[in-house]
This record gives sequence, C-alpha cells and structure tokens, in this order.
Amino acid sequence: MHIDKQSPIPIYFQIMEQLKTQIKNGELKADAPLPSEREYAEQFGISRMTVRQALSNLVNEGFLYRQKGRGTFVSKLKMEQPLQGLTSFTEDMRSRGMKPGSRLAEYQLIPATEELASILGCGYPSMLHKIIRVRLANDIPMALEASYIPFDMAGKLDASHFRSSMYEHIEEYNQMPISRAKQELEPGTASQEEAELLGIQPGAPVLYIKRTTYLQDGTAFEHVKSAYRGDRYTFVHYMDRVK
Amino acid sequence: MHIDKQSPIPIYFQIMEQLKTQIKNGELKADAPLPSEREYAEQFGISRMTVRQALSNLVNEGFLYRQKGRGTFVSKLKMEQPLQGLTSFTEDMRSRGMKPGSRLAEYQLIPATEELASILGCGYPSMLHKIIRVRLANDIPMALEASYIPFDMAGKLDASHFRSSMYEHIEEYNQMPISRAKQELEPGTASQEEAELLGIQPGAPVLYIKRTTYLQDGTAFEHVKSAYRGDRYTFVHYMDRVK
DNA sequence: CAGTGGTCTAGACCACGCG
DNA sequence: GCGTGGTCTAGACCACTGA
Repeated sequence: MHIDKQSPIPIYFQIMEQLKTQIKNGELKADAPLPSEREYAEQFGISRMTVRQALSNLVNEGFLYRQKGRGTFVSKLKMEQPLQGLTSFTEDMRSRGMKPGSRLAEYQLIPATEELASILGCGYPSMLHKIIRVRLANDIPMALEASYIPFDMAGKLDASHFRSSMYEHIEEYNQMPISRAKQELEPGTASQEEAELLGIQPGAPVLYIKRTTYLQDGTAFEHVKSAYRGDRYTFVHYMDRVK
Repeated sequence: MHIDKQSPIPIYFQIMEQLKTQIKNGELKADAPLPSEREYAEQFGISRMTVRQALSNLVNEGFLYRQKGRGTFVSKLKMEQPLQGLTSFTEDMRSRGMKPGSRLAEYQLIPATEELASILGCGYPSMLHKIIRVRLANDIPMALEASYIPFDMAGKLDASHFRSSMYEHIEEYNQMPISRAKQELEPGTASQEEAELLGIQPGAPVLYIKRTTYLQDGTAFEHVKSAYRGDRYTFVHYMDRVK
C-alpha cells in the first residue's frame, strides 16, 4: 500500500480506494483493528488530518467503525452489499443480474394537474412530460411506470432519451447533480388493465411505488408512479440509525 | 448567533445546531447563500477547519449543498422531512401521530433453524428468542410481527422488555450502538390466519417486510418478519444518490 | 501509564465561478 | 482578479481505553 503525493487525485481519496480494496480482498478482516491514524500519517509522510478525512468518509459509508480510546475497525457488513442507493430502473435490474428493457406505452406533453404541480413544486400552468412505459427484465414485464417531468427541467425529449439514461440527461441539462428521492411503497392487487400489461392475473399482488426525485438544491424534477409485479420483484434497501 | 468557546460542547456541534434552527425557522431561506467559511471563522474567532467540519456534516445530512467556487447554500428539502432513518415500530407510529401498542401472541426460546442461524451469523446450536406480536396503532391492528433475537445478544427477557424499548436494551447489553438494517419489502395477500389477527379480509393486500438489524461492528442482532395491513400502512423512505 | 480517536488551530496552495 | 470551496500541513490538548 502506498500513495502518490504528486498525483492530481487527492491523497484522502487514494487512501479510501486502497482501504476499500483491502477490505473487499479480505486483506483487512472484519473486526480487525486498522493501524492508528498516527501510524498511517507517518507511514505515508502526510498529516494526520488527511488520514482522518479518508477514514471518516469510510466510517460514514459503513466500511469502518471507530471506538474512542480503542481504535478503528473493519465492519462486518458491506462486503456483499449491492450498495444500491438511489438508482434508475435500468441500474436496479443490472445489479440484479437481469437485462433491463423498456416498451413505450404512451408519451404526451400535458399541463400539470394541481396534484402534480404541488408535488413537483412547479408553477401551476407549467407543462410536464408524461411518459408511460412497461419496464422489462430479461424481456419479461416487471413493472408499469408513469413518469412526470417538468418541461423546464428536461427540455425537448425524443426517442433517444427514452432509451439512454434519463438521469444523466437531467443532470447535464440542469448543471446540478441528482441527490435524493422520497419513495412511498404500498401493496395492492392488480387491476384488469395492469394485469394485461404486466402479464399476470387480475388480483395478483403488486407493489405500488411512488417516487419523487430531487436535485442537490432540493428542486423536484420527476415524479414516478409504478406498479411492480409481486411475484418477480422484492424491494431491498438499507437504513441507517439516527443521523 | 454566537458560540461559547469555553463550553464542553464542541464548537462544530454548536454551529450545526444553530444553523439547523435557523433553517427550520426560515431565517436562512432555501437556496440562500450562507456566509463563506472564512467569514464564519472570522466572526466566531475560530479556525476555518472547524467551520468546515460543521458545514460538511450538514451537507452530509442534506441540509446544505456546496458548489465549487460559488458558495454554500440552503437545501429546499429537509424542512418537513421526518428524517426517519432506522426506527422501531413504536417510533415509526409516533412519528405518524398514532398511539403505538402491542399484544404479545407468542414467546419462546427456540434453537436456531439453519436459515435463521445463517441470516443472523450465529453458531448453529445457538438459542433464539422468538417473539410474535400483533402491533397496534390507536388500538387497531396494524401489523403482525415475528422477531428472532440470539439469546447471546440480549440475555434473559421478560414482559418489561416487550413493553419498553428493545433497541435501547440491546445497545446497553452489547455496549455497542445499533447502526444499520437491511430490509426486503414484498406485496402479498393475507392468509386466513393473518386476516384474523389483523382484522381484515383474507386476500386483502398486505406488505411483507423482512428486516435484519446490525450493530456498528456489523453483527446481526435481530431478524424480523412482519405483515403490514395494506389499507392502513404506507412505507415511506428517502434514498441518497451514489454514496 | 501510553496509545487511541475527538477536537481545534493558523496557516497554505489549488481549481473553479463570476464579473 | 478576487472570492469560493477543496485539499493539506504540523502541530496541539482532551477524554477515553486498556494493560
């Protein structure tokens, strides 16, 4: 393990990457104490504060934990964690080892309803992209999805946008990264129409997911209502205590 | 706004608390630029690094966001966020303005099944507390819940533990804070037995939630399988991009 | 007691945004 | 060019842990 002080890559970042690798490799075993912050600082010939920045980030991400007066240790978890976080349908399916796909069912530019304008925090007479798609996994229907995106935040859309990464387009168009989403999950039973589009029996269990996604400054840029097949989809996530 | 350098409360923490208050009050408005880190440092007569520690924490918690070369700004979100994170059923219901309750349906000390031993990462012949409860909100059944907790991680349990906060007991008993949980959510339809205990019709939508909860060092200490009434419960959460 | 992480200082240079 | 956040230094004192 060594660092390159001349590299344009920040030192704390180099340390983080190497420690993550060592944890994944098993070179650093779960519950094993790391060398102390002062040892790392001396070993690399850098300041202790720089070491702390690296370690603090890894603690926040759950790779390490600290104990006052004792030391810093490797966390047991995190080795097999998909580490999902906020993902698009496409990323979600890929991380499950399935081939994502999509069939456009409807596209329109519509005036915002009162409900959507309020959720999206946009002016009342504003226009929204309305995109309804059947989402596929390994060519089999997995979910039915209706997205609403303010025209102001995406500009004109065409078929190419529906195929490639919409999230990247949004980040570029607004010059601001995506940072958070609020989701609401509720069980239900498939309606006649949902059942037909998803290829299941009416009355079969479905998982309704409503998502509102926000840019870094807290502006909402999309609202999505979807219905996932209960027989093929389990929603998995990780939560942190307090914060 | 001012800080007390003599106080035993860390300076960065004092700054964090006051900024959060100002954001909630509306003294600091959404998208408004904060004074620069150097201004705060001079105003309080402290080092810039200390100011940065306070601001960085608030950025991680989603109250603020930074832009290189421009400044630090107040995030729009977060003002009304319940800021849930990992909570117990009791905390969850309280945050929804409902009175939580509980009815013990079954308690046993059982030998771990292979499945549970593997999930909990405990030795095969180990003993588990098995606790089945009907969870109430405003005295109406909300969920059916089966918890499995290794005896090693909780010691002997009696009625008082089922009434008070189990999580606090666990943290004290193990001398280690709870930090994370993995959850799996799946829709389903109520079985005959579930329907009776929950007071709903067989075949009505239910939300199955499986949770495994971990201490800071990554040791699993409980596995919970629950069934929530679909007509009275929506699961709400927030996700962060990347990480 | 020595070693650890937690907090803090008073500087420094950089790349970036904006006028 | 000037102010911003991003990174980094070389120290310091504290409270806590464990032998």
